[in-house]
Amino acid sequence: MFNNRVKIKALLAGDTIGQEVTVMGWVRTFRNNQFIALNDGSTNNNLQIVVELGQLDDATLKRITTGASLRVTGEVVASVGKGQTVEVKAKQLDILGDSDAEKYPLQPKRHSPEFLREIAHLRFRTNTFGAIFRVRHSLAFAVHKFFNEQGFVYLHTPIITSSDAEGAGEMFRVTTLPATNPPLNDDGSVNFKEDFFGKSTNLTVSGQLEGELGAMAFSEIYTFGPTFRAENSNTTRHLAEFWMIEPEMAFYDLEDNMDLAEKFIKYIIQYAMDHNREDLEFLAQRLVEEEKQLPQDKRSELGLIEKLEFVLNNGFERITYTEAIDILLNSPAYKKKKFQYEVKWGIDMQSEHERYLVEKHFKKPVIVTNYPKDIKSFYMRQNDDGKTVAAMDILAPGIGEIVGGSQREERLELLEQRMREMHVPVEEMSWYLDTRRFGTVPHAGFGLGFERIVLFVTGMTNIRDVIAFARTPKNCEF
RNA sequence: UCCCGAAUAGCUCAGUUGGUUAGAGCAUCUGACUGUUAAUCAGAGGGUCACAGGUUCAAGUCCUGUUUCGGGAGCCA
Repeated sequence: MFNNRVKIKALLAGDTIGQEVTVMGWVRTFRNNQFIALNDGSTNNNLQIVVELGQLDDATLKRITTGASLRVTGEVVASVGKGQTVEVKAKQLDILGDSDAEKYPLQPKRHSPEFLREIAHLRFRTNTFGAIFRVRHSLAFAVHKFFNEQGFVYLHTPIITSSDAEGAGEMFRVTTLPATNPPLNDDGSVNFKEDFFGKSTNLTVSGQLEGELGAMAFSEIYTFGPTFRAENSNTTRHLAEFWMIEPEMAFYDLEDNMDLAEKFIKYIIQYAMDHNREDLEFLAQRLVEEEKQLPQDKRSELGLIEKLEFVLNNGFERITYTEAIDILLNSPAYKKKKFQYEVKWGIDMQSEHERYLVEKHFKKPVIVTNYPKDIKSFYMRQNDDGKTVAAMDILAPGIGEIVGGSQREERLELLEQRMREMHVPVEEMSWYLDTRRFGTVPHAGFGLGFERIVLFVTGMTNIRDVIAFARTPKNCEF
């Protein structure tokens, strides 16, 4: 019988003095052969277990090591020492699992994120990662809560797909054909007719196209699932496997799309602020400590909590691509030739340009709209100017692009024409085009990289630290 | 994939112009102490200096290649 235990978070939050409780968790430190800091993952706050001198034999005391798991029953009492208000006087203490102190890699001290990445299977047991993953959970939960409250249908779009029409990046092939000597066609190419699905298949790079099909029936849907990109990206903000949220809404134009995205982002941040205050404060403190090593001008201007409050209390800046280029062209940075890449209408803005807009010029999230059609995907709605499409990107300080979306091209002829221009196979996409053939409507949607919003909310700087087990080029441990 | 940097004890790091037996703090182990807060005090153990070549009387240190990691860029969410 284990579920009669009380979670440490609940114990510390409630008025439990005088009660006899059973707690279970893992030892963080054992001081003085008397004081156990016990953590069960419900909160970063450890529960102090007090063992009377002489209460346990030496052999048992030696087994209470960092990382060992315990079941403790005892009375909750007001703490005599400073540093905690209550503690549990152990009456019965069982070691559920030993932890060899010579081999257990976590010590009661600060570890580098690089080292912890190598032991990702144990890093949940640290304060930093405990906080990160509780915040991540809350954000994920808030995603569903938000869309549910808005009347959206959660649509599970397929993980395995056969279309690579979106062109969102390199794909991982899915196959059951043998790696050596696969069946070949006469011309020497692989014969995918022999493959499991009878055709070449891949892991999804986006659920958008299928999402649009759902929106054409339910009005508003969203997807929230794993997404795969086989790009050889080695950065702090890319993963080969990441989680993406993709709402798709019928009867929405670009303006409605932006309003929803902004409202959505604020909602999930607010949810984390309301439900993970302690964890966010811990992460804020962690950020301050980390930035102490940086020169003054490289440090964040706002603390983590202040940054999140600022985002909640201020509207995102909304500018067109054309205005963005003008701002860049008139910027001191441009005049002093600080930009490495050329700035002119028609360019795909580089990181340095986006960072300037977001971090130097506006100092807040910025939504850039109406990009040149030549740098955007075929499905984006063409504007009347003949040059731009109804796209929107939301750029966040420190992260860059956090949302990419658009109003979709609902006019069949214009869509087909654009597909031909961009060499998207019209025939294969017939199922997609049916939405435009049968009751087409203005609609819009966006994709939000979940790990990127987790980065933003936790103040972490490497995306590998906000997903449990990161998949990146040359790395698929655990 | 490109540019820059790094790799020395379990962790974080020092190691001088190439020169005896490669050091420190923390962790671990042993002992002491016992209301501690990353407990403290004393002692001990712990190293293929990433890997493979090369230069040299002599390489942790210099050179070449490889691998991995970190930061930046590209691709993007």
